[in-house]
Amino acid sequence: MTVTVLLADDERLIRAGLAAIIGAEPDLAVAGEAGDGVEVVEAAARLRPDVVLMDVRMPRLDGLTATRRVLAAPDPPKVIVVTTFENDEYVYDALKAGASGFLLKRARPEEILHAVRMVAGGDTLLFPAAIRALAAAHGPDAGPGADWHARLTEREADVLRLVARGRSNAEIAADLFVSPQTVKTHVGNLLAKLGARDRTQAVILAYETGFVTPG
Amino acid sequence: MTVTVLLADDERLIRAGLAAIIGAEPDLAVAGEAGDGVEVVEAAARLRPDVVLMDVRMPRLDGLTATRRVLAAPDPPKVIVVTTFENDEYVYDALKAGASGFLLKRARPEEILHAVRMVAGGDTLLFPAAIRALAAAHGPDAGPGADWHARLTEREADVLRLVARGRSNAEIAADLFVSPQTVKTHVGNLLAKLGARDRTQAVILAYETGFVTPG
DNA sequence: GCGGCCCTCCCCCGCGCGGGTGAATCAGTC
DNA sequence: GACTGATTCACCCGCGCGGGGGAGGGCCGC
Repeated sequence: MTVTVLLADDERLIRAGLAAIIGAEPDLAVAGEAGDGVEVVEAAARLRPDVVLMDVRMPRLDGLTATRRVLAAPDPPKVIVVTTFENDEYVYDALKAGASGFLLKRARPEEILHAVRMVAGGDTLLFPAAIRALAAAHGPDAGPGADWHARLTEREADVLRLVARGRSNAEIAADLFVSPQTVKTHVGNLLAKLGARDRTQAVILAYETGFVTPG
Repeated sequence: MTVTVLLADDERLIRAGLAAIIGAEPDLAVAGEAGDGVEVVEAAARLRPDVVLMDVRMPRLDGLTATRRVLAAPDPPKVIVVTTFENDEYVYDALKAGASGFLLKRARPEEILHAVRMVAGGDTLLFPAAIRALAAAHGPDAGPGADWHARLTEREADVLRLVARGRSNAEIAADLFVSPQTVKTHVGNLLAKLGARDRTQAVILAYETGFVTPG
């Protein structure tokens, strides 16, 4: 069975790039394209694709609202939210809107294809593994597919909160009344779950997903 | 001349702590206290203090709006915005509102006293040195006192933007077509200007001040 | 012209961090 | 009772990062 994909992005170049990547695969096909949120809701109802690749930033109707509307229809497609990561809405909100997965615009083509196939197959996934882990740790109301294997534990979330306050491992150890070694273990584990290379990237993810907020 | 200070914070304990610190100084005096934004605007007009220590988070009227209203009066006091740093509004916005300086609630008493005296003396300052540096680098419209000695240079701002995207020094060097050594120099300089201990804290400052934004 | 600032790049050094592996304790589950 | 997962702590190692000091070229203003 061919998996049909609807592309929603206000930039034609992005759509063209995604279309080229997806069109080249024998088991995938581009069902259509949409340039704004209103179009994508209409196109999803008309074309009934298996998967929607949804940009967060779009004219007329943002990707989050569009996701909610698309998923409100009977027998809705899976929605993968595409984010530029440094310039987009909180991913956590998109998760609550019911998105099945995430992609970064700078993701490698194989990652994009993998994401589409996984989501079409019924799995809920994310790129990077980071995001649902954070969203799930953020609250138990993380919506469908909240049982993700890489979810942060309570302690890891504690540590991440302190990391996101600029604390060193030694300081965190003092704060939590545990050994520095324990903190190192937690940090190492949460970095692995988040797919982050170092604590700096973990902090960025924490802000980008709304795990911690500036305001 | 005694410098009179108006304290604005919705938590009595915070006000009491500040009052104790300030009241103990012979050259400073507490002019009054306010528990919300409306009160502080009224109290500033009535008591005509030299300096207002303004919490960002307050009922009825937030600290930013209150700052604007206080400064709109004739011959206004200096306003120092007090922030908890991990739970407050963008400092950059407060700068635009005309604040003369910043304090962290967890600042040491000497820092608080120093800030009050400096601001009362006409200087514009911040704690940590970080914040105006960032705000000034953010745009040339940084309001009064924008000529701060620790302002980030253009190149340092470039580097910080990439640091705040999770890039390593080597990656930043590749992005900017310079040697890794040069990046190290810039990173070291901007850390010093920001008063940050490491790149993680620099990223946090970048988010907290609105130098980079998640949304 | 000369001082000052910015950008560029070099050296050395120490340490905190991240990766790998292993393990003990305790909770809840099957 | 066995099993899984969370939390705690230990050792090792390598490397990236941050701190120090120094240096040259370019641009601008006094």
